Formats: sequence, structure tokens, C-alpha cells
Amino acid sequence: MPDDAPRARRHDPQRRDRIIDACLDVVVAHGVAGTSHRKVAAAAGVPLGSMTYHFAGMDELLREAFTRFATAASDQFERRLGAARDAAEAKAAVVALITGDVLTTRRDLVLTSELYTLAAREPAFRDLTNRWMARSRAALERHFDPVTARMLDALIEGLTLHRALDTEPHDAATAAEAVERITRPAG
Amino acid sequence: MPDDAPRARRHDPQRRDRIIDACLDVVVAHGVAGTSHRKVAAAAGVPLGSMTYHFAGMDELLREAFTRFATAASDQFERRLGAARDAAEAKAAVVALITGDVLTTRRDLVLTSELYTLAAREPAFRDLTNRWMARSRAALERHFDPVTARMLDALIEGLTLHRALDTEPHDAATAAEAVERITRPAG
DNA sequence: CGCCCGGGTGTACGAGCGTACACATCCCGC
DNA sequence: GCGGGATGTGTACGCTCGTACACCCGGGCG
Repeated sequence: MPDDAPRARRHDPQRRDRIIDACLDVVVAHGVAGTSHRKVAAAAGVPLGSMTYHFAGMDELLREAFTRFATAASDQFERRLGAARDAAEAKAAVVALITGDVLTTRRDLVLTSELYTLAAREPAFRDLTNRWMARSRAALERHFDPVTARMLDALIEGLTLHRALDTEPHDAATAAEAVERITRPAG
Repeated sequence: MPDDAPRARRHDPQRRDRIIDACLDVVVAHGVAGTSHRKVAAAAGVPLGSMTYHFAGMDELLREAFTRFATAASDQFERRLGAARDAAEAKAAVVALITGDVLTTRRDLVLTSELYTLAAREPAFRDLTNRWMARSRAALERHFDPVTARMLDALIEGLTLHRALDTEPHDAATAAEAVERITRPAG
């Protein structure tokens, strides 16, 4: 019994996880439009039959994949904001999130867009984005009042999106100024 | 020679336009993922062969379709802002755009999302969104300084998106307050 | 009036897709 | 140690897709 590479395939508990991760990779590379059972299977290194065995269909697979993505993004967001000790640090953390390289990679931009596109059409994915937004707002509400939190959340969304899509670079000072303004109640 | 309905097909100059409009309808109904030459042809009431005759491929068709959509949206935006006579009216116009039913229909949400998804991956579509954003910013700069215009543009984006995706309704007052804050320079 | 030419169309082909299902393989209880 | 049930896989089918290409037909010129 030589220890070939493709051994111990049976009862591989990571199999399902690997498929989900591979699914996100395929979505980044080819878009939801170009994502198929075959491509994901190839990317994950599993046989085609495993797809239908582990998932009822592409919809279920996509739902789990984007759940994982949204959860990871929320975790990052909460961690960054949780580390802030006062409003000033919270604002700095928000600016860092907008201008930094955490949520602003090409991969994150693509996945977020694809998720919103799905959410725009299918309620199941809309629930996902709603939970994501709710967690963001809750994290912001640890430092700001609910109304400000909601505005700030929207501002973060818009600035991140525009910064990511724009070809010419934005400077961080504009983002900082915007955060400063939105968190300052009108007289 | 009875004047049947399917007459005068030859040399129909509106044919191309009808295909583009039908393409947008199909995208709304099935997403870019589910848009095919066959579905668009059926929706437009033209033979399948017309697709490859008028367009080099799906990419060209989608590019023209989304160009039309983005141009129409920009026109709306400019018209609304152009009618404002001072900064106060401009702010009111912005709030109306965010909370109104012009850019916030399901159709617009879906098309915008799909466009951003394409832009996130393909430079050709990114140019499209960049021109759209540039026109919006230019329209805003008629009433606000460039930095404020950029912030406001991002805020509009975020608020519109969050309002459209959120299941529970937002009140217009929050949008108005956010616009008020973002247009008020920090001391 | 008739020919011809080019714009427009119907069809057929090969590729890629999701899914069903017969079958191989392994593990556990006896 | 061996039979049988559960777990996982390979394959084949039916479908939709984009595209190429042979053909149709109406209008313009000789």
C-alpha cells in the first residue's frame, strides 16, 4: 500500500469546506454567471459527483459560500471596531477600513458585488446582506447613536465602492473628512 | 397585399434598439448570468440570427445595453440637479433622488448591481461606471465644492443601496439629515 | 423586365451544463 | 472474516448555449 497522494479521500470532513472555498475562488475568477459544478469540482479537486452529493444545487452552494464570505467580512469589521476605545479611535478604525487593504481588495469587491446582485433578485441572499448590515450597524452603535450608525454604514458602503471602482486614486483625507462630517450632528 | 403585422421587417432601423431594450428586460428578469442570445431574441421578437448579425457577441450587446441604462440614469440625475437654483434646492433634490421612486425601483437596483458586478471584473464596464460617476460629480459640483461633491456622491450611492436592499423601511428624515451633515464642512 | 447582389434568416453542430443513477468501496457488527 | 448497509463516485443523458454558414428574397441597375 504505497502512500499515494490521493489517499484517505473517504470520510474527509474538510471536503465540504474545501468545495465552499473553491466555489468562492471560482466566483472571483469567472463570476456567478460562469460558475458551474464542474469548475468548482475541478478547483476543489473533487469528483463531479461530490457536488450533488454535498449540495442540493448551485443555489445552496452559493448561499453557503456567500454566507462564509459575509461572516468573515463582518468578523473583520467587528474586530476592528471592537478594538477602538472611544469615538475618535472608532472613527480612525472606520477610515482605516475604507482606505485600507482589508475590504478593498479586488477579490472583496468582486464578491461583494456579486452578492448584492444576487440579493437584488433573491430573498434568500437579501437576508444574508441584511444580517451583514445589521451586524455592521450594531458594531457602529457601540460608539455612535443609531441614526449616526446607519448614516455611517451607508457612507462606508458608498466610499468603499467608489474608491474600489474608480480608476484614479482617492486620497485618505477625503474619507477622513467625510467620516468627521457624518458623525457631527447638525446644529 | 394585406398589411399584416409582421410586415416591413426588412431594413427595420429600430431593430437594433429593440434588441438592446429587450436585453435590459432579460437582464432584469434573469440576471446577466441567465441572459442568452436566444432569450433576448425571443423577448425582442427577432430571429436568433439577428443577434450575431447586429452584435459581435453578448459582451458587445451588454455593453451597449448598460451604456443606455447608465446614460438614462445620468440624464435623470442631471435634470433633477440642474433644476435646483441654490444649494438648498440641490440638497432637497438629492434627498428626493435617494428617497424617491426614480432610481430606487427594483429594476434600477438590479441593473445597477449587475453593472457594478461587470465593472468589478471587466475594464470596459468600469469605464462605463467611471463616466457615470464623473457625470454625477460634475452635476453636484454646480452646487458644491469638488471634495463635498465626491463625498455626497458616495453617500448617495451608499444610502440608495442600503435603502433598496434593506427590508425594513428607512425614513426620509435620516437621508435628509445625512445630506445636511455631509455638506456641512467641519469647523 | 429580368438579373444579380447583399442584407437578413433558419438551421445544424459541437461544447458545456446539471442531474440521475448504477455501481464501487469501505467500515462495522456479528 | 465476512456480509450488508452506508458512503461516495463515474458516466451517460437530455438540454441549452453561441456561432457558422448555406440559403432566401427584395430592391436597384442595366
